[in-house]
Amino acid sequence: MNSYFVTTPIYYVNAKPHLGHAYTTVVADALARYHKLSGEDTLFLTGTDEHGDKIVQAAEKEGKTPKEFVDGISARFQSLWPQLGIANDRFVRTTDEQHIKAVQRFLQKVYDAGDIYFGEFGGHYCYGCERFYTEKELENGLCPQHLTKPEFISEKNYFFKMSKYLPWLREHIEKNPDFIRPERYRNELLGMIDSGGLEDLCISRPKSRLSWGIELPFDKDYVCYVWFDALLNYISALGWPEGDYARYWPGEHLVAKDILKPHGIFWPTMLKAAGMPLYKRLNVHGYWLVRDTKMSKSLGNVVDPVDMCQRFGQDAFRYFLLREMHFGSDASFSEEGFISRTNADLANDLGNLFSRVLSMCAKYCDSKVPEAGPLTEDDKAIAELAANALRNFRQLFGNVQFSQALESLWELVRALNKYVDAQAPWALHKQGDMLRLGTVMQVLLTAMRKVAVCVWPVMPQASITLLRQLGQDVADNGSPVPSLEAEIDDFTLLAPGTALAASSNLFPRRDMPAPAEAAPAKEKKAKKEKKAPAEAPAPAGEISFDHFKAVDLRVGTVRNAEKHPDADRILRLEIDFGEGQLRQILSGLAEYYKPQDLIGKQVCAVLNLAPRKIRGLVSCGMVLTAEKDGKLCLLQPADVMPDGSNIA
RNA sequence: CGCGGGGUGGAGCAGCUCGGUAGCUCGUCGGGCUCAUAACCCGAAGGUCGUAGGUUCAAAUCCUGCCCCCGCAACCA
Repeated sequence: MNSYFVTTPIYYVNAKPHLGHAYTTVVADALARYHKLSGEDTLFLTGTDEHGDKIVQAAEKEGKTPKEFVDGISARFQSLWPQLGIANDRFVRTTDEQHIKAVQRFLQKVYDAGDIYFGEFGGHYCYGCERFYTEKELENGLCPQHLTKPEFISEKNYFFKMSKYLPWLREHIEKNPDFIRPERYRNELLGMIDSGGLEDLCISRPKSRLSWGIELPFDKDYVCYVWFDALLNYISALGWPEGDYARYWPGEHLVAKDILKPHGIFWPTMLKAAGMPLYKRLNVHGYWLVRDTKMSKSLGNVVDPVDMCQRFGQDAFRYFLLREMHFGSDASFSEEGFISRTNADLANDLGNLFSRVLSMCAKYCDSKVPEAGPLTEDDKAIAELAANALRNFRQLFGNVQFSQALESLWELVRALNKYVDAQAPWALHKQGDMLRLGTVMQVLLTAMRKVAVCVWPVMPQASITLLRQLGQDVADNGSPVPSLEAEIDDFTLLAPGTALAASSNLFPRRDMPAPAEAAPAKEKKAKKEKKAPAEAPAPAGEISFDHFKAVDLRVGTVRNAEKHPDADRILRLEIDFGEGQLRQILSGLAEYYKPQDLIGKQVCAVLNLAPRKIRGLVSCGMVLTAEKDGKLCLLQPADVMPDGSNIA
């Protein structure tokens, strides 16, 4: 029996799942179910990533130990997935004893092979930037951002000799077109490798700076940093090097495009260094956009998948995700789009098909599968069309082209609706042609069973309900009894006499939400939208009047304005504060104001901020702005004031 | 010249690898049916396939230039 192993990334446990998490996990679930339906020995893994600084801080806030904290959140994560119909076979946590042992074992293996070395890390630390600079990056020995002298800190760390394997990786990607898909991400990876920007990977942090992590097996003073911990979940969960490892590895991964690099470059080179077989395939998908904006926690435009499932049903939600997004590309999510799509496909096409056919069977055939006569050309055409649709469905679905796969399947659904009209069973009934009527119903019921089976990976609950309405058996494990393979070429009619449901109303139509009048203007590039728009943020901690006085706020007039030559979002302003010379201030206004519109305008600014270099130009001060939905708005005095006027 | 993706009827997309009368879903308009979830079925209108050139008997499809959009990276004192 073939085995099939599919994973999602492990999710960082600092929030509940959003649409992006839900999509990846639903796709993985659908793939797993598809392979189960194809009779393969399938394992579907997801889990949580529980190490790192942020966890420690979040735990402290709640007065918990890190372990207590992650236990709580991981449990919450695990309890959420079933609400989306997700049936993962295994759940891995990076704090599992088995995982920790596997990571240490893997590290030791690569270390023994000579691909991990101890080296100097950084050196020049700028507290303002909270990062290290190399000699090359410094300008005249100063931090290029703050123009201050960084402190020399000698921090040594462990590095993985990743660069050693890049030429090999390039060749591997090139020779195996299927290794990374869709193709655009393969190109992206090749570009990354060719750009030469990839160096060896720093894989440790001293315990003095980060304690919540996995201790390096060859140095007690260090813990493992990020990727050698997180990526290893894919094999630690299999019990590597024992357990189910041999049974399921290599598997395939599913990720969103933001973690393409770690999965496309770090992970294969790590496996190579450990002398292990690479994963079979990396499937990379795009982002869900909400009103043309990237969705993220910090934007506050998060779609809550659990809420969607509760309101519209997990099946419709899953169908929409898989049908609407072309795997690999970005797609946009809106409630209007959701309702429009699910009304058309699920209510009108599929739901109504079951409704009308079962209703006719109730009226004409006493809700039992009727006897059929010989098949006509029309009937055979349906059988053939069904075989083709299912073949295409199988091919496309396995190829991760879910949208197209469902489209193929729906060709059959639509053809069945047409067939009903063409055959007009109600007319046959009037004429009393019961044999032909029975044949027509049989053709319909048989084809409908095929659809119900195919739909199982996408809509598991609906699939089972539909099959039961057709009087079909369902296995104890919840999967349809007929396998996908069996359904394709076989057009054996249902057993006459089988009891059918009298009616079906699985996918009711939904009303469109009232046109969102208050639809906020496009929130393009709204990078810093406040999280709770309704309530203004609480005032920050009090400061004394003296503190306030220390800030030199003035009114000035913009004399010159132009785009920063090397930075897309920055304008370079020359402002007159009555100082006898113009002051250069850089500001991130380029997306909101045209340079020529600013010339002559008065603005408010802080003058005594430490100068700072931004992409080569020095900014001496900061222009004051107000922010709404990530958009900046300049503050101006109500009346024209003399340049240099004090603000208090 | 940082990397990548894209510009096809009102909307969203497919087609481009391997040139040969432009296709799908939604929407609009007209008609049909009455089994059904105001659904289903039929028909129609609507596109210089971003733009300018080139190759060709023939270009949405191949080549070149240009314009525009979107991600990533950088950047918002």
